[in-house]
Amino acid sequence: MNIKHASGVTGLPAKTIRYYEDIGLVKPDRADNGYRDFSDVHLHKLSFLARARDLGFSISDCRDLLALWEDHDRASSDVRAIAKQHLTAIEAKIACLQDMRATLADLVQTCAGNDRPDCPIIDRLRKG
Amino acid sequence: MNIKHASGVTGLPAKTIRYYEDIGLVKPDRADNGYRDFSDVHLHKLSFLARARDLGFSISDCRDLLALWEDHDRASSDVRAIAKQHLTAIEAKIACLQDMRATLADLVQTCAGNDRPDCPIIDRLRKG
DNA sequence: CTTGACCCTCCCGTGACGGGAACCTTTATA
DNA sequence: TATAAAGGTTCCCGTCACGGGAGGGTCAAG
Repeated sequence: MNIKHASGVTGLPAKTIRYYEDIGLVKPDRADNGYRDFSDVHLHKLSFLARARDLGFSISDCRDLLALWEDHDRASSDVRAIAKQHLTAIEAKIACLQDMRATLADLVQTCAGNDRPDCPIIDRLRKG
Repeated sequence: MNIKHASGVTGLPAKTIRYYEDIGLVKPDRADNGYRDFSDVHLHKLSFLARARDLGFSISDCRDLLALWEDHDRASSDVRAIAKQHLTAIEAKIACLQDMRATLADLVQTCAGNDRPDCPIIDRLRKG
């Protein structure tokens, strides 16, 4: 199965699939003409990666998760540790963004948004 | 005032200040020895940038906000438009992260996290 | 036989800096 | 006064996860 087909099945752009090969996440076979040839196992891996990336796992996380996926004897606690760490990071990001949102929403609401030059948003950025 | 001092006053790393000069956000004077020389106006600009970046505005946004800051006749609606757009983007990010958090939290809670190999997290990534 | 749709590799660009090399200037100390 | 430390400078590479495009080979259809 060539890369276009693999792209269609997994939803990943061909560029991304090549990149994943570059960094060693998947190792498709090669046909005589040099074209990549993806087996079902490769497609499963790529789909796995697509879903993990969609959940915001970093490439580094994905590499670890893939290894755990392939190790049928690993403890579920190993997987859970990665997920939990990622969850914590996400929650920190959310908290940070919510802070920014609160401040910005306040500024946007306070600003008249008219033709006059006086603007609380600029004032805030000027004076801290 | 040299770059170290400017860094101390604004809280920005020296590297960042040099970068801001590179991309044309600030244009400090130069002393005879080639050292950058920051005036009070430069420091105000840098502090302005630090606060805007802290609120998550992109460099491109910052460039626009700086221009509006320097234009005392601009309408407050111009500033408000940028802030509102940024606010919308932040809210979209928060929504996306909250989705991820919900899914991950569910998976983490479902996973026993023990020595056994069965793991709902991996299952979910495997099967979508 | 040509056309168009694939495929390949390789290199540059993104955003917003950080690290470090190689080198110069100022300041503090022995 | 010699020297060492601490500052400054430019320049280049690395980050993260790819995307865009050049330049060129391959394959299936009309």
